[in-house]
Amino acid sequence: MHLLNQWTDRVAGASIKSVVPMIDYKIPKSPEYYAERIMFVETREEAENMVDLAYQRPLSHIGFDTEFRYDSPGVVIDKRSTVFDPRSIRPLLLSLAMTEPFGDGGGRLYRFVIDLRNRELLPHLRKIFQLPYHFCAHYAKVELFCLWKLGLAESPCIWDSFIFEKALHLGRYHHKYKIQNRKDEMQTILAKEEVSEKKKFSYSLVASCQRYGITYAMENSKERLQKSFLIHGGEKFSKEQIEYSAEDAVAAAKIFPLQIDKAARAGILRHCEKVEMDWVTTNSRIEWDGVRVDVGKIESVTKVLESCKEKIKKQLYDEYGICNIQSHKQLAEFFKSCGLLNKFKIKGKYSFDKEILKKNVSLHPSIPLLRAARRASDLLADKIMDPRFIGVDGRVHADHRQLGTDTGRQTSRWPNFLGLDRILRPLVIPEEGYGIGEVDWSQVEVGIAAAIYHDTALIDMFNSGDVYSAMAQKFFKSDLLENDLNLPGHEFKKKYPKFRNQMKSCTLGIIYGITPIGLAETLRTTKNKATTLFDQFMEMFPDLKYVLESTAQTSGIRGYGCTSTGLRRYREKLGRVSRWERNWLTNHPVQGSAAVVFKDAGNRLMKLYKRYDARIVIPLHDAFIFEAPMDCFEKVTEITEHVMCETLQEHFPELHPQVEANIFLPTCWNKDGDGYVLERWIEELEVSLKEIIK
DNA sequence: GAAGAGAGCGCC
DNA sequence: AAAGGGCGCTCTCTTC
Repeated sequence: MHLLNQWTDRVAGASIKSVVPMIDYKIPKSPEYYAERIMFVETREEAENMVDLAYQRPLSHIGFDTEFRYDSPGVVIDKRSTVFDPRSIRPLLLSLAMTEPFGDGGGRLYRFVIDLRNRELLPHLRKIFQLPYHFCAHYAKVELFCLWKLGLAESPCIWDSFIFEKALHLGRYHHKYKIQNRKDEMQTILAKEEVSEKKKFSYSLVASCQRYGITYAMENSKERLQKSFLIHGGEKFSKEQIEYSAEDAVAAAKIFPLQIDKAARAGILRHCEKVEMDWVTTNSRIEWDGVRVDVGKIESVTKVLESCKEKIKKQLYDEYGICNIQSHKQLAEFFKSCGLLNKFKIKGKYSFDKEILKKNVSLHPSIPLLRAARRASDLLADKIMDPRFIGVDGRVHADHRQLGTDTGRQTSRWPNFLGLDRILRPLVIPEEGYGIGEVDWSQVEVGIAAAIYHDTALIDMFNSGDVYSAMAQKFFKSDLLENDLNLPGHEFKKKYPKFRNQMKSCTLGIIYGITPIGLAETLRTTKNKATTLFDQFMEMFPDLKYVLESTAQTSGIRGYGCTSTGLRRYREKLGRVSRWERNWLTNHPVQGSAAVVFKDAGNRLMKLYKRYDARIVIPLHDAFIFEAPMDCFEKVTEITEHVMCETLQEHFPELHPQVEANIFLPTCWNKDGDGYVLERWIEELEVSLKEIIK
């Protein structure tokens, strides 16, 4: 019936229009004419001409940039940063630099600046972004926001010169290099100079252009002009504003071929093309979609936590004279006056951290209060509790930073969803009619370490299911009952958690480069026992120890560690490899490759999710938290599981990956279907406070 | 007064 | 001599 209606509509529509559209024979556009000037596009006719030229000329790529303002005032983080709600973006101008290369190496640029306030031009822009060329921008995220705000689809082929510069310089200027001990004053001075040199290193468009020898004409007026758009009213754009807008697109267009060359030379071209540049869109989309938070719960929780915190602080002050629990100095003075200070001594320093407070909890009645107050203020200080971060669409749009780490992982901030306290996770909720689910890879870094370092024993154990159980079954053979030697992983995990945990610590120890002393600390055992355990453990993986050592050495000589796709993390300089460098030279290939496969999977999911109106909410290093309509929730879960497994297998065919889905409670983000951790924690706190405080 | 270091919490 | 990789964020305290 529905179909029939559509059909009759169409027939009716057709009869109104003229029978056959006239073919409009195009007159070739003069390339010289367009190459000479910046075309400011305000009318449909001008936009049509632009599209015609783009169709007629043999282009290679298109640089683009947008100018915009925000309609919401933004949240001031500190003196240097203010964060704006991406959904309140108001696109003003789009600039394009279409590049036509010549055979001899030169080329011609056609520059257009389009007034985005005229919505009649959008159908023409849609055609532009369907052109099969690379679209190059510097920090494409905001450009994508502008397109999405206008309801335009992005090009499937984005090149982000900012992200490329980040990828190219991973590991350079790492902060740990500047705190190395300098032997004399001269070295200290030199070090300081070095650091201030590095401060100047920037990924900005101007700085990047300089590195490639591209002249950027409007360097000195850039800041002023950028600002002029942020406070733009409705007035006509000035000639200078239009020129500036075009200049950024031109710079992006010019830097692209030079970056491609550089990428090839640095061995990361394929990595960039296959994974990193697609992730620009995926990552921006995650930020654009944002997450919904439970405002009511946040309000009530804040109230309760604040009142608890106040009560504790009052008690600590009234009874013990401690006025600031955050002050290391004051705590040291206080415990000194009680004669307990020596109980807090560790490695020659005094510490009042969580662990040592826990150890000393029974020594003094103030200690449980300190612990509770700390946790309460930490929870209260999380930016997820701040309603100012909620955008005009009612959702929170954190800053998801691509290549935020030197291994290639993501970071997030304002709020930091990737580091969100477990008990605060249920504050993340779905829209009406939607559900939240999570799928994570099981022990993915272990599998990747096994594959990268070609240790067949470790690969086999990974493939057997629960890798740590498999290890424990071999390692503790003589301590186990005959029947339990072949127990399935998940059953073994329940029956022998202690054995399994020891194996887990050892395994992560390999990946992170632990020492026997470190292992002894985590397992709370003696150095000798830890050493024996670790040595015997390594005997299970005869190839691994050697490969790790030789990897550290060769990478040290070469100057960088490398993921499976060739993405490099550089040392500051050649020479003796420090312990820390050795650790990350062997860890980066594992962590970095995991990040690569994760992005690859995310890129695929993003495309597949579209037809289900689903979205990735949080990319959590080895897990995707997604939001999907309830009527296709299972289907989306299935797709997520499938894609994650397949992608990992494509990168590492020798692995048989497993994923775990948490879809037990789709009404909020949670762990193991437990949505009330926060409430329970608060309840327990209140009960214990009643006992302590009169 | 701003900026950075350090301690300490949280996450994978 | 230190002693596990990668982070964000808040608070205190010191330094320039």
